[in-house]
Amino acid sequence: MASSKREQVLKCARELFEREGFHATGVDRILEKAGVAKMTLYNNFGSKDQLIVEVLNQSSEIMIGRMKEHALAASNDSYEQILAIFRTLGDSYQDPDFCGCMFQAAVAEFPDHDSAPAQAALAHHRRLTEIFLELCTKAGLKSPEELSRKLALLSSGASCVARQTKARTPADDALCIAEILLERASN
Amino acid sequence: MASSKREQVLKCARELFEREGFHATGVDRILEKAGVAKMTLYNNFGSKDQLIVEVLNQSSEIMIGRMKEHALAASNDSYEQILAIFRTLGDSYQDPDFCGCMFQAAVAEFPDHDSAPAQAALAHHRRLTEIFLELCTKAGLKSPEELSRKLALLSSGASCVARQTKARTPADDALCIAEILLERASN
DNA sequence: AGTAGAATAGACCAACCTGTCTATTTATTC
DNA sequence: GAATAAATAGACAGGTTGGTCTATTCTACT
Repeated sequence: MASSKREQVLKCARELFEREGFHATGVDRILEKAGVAKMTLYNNFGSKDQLIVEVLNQSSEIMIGRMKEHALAASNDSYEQILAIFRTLGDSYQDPDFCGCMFQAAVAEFPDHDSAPAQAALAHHRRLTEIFLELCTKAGLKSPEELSRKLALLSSGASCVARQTKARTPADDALCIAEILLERASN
Repeated sequence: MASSKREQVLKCARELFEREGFHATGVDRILEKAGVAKMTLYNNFGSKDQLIVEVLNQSSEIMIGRMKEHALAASNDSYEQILAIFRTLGDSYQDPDFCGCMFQAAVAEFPDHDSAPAQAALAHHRRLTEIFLELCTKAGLKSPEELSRKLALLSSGASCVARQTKARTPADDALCIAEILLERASN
């Protein structure tokens, strides 16, 4: 059960960071929520900053995993899989643990581009773009690099605006634009 | 010269908040940069939180003003004015005082939707959308509400991604998508 | 059953934070 | 030149933060 405490801290930290921000969430609140002693955190993660980085990496893994999962579950066709990803965006915004903009939050709170959290956020965005690139290529769409960049922009933008407006519309709008882009790239 | 000190504090605070974040910027650093006594700040703004709100409102005013200015300078045609706004996005990202995502940063650092900074950010996004709505309507484009929402999503998304990737591409991609959307809405 | 490693509670520290207070100096205005 | 207001420096308070340390208890394994 050595790693169970670790996972517990990671999970609670993620929820708190997401809901209240990184700087605003004190170490003590994480401990309290996780029901764990202070030294458990510091023995496992070394510092709050490293904990933040691990939370970001884990969140990225979870999100990317879910995206792939949903895509595969929706269809065998790459073209349709791309659209499926955008369709699930709106649902995920209403998910209680909606962490869509956690990476935007990270760059906002750690504006130094070379800081570990900013780098983790950048890495996530690269992964996101890569997924789209893979699907675009498989689907035989035109200018897949440019197109995947645009799709990543749409999904990032949608989750940002969603966080601002607390609405579902940005997801629908993004889907609509994605459909147009795909259609144009398909012949 | 009563208000000159005020403006000075406002300007320095804006630069620091933008570069280092809201929570990470202590009041003392603002004072030091502005060359101003502590009481000057507290007499003028009451609290750091209120200062933050004023900075956000001022930033919004500046940005919206610049957008309108650029649009008017570029053309008389509303259709072209919309595109002009997107063309200046890329330039503004390279501006040393690029504060594009300051509102995204605000919602990230003050996640409570009812908090004053989050409300200020929401208000900015509404203003942004409204500008597009006005131009879309004037240009006689189809479904102006939906279209303006999408344009606002594109411009917000672009500045978010730009902050993450430190690249110019998101602006170019956003412009490209905007061109497509406008074309489709114009007949 | 005994030993080693993990986890615990909680005191503790130094640094930093926002915000207050005061006594003094600087400008402005009449 | 006197009076009013604004700005100043700087000490101060009270609270919070991230992080360390210690002495104790729990848990697992052989």
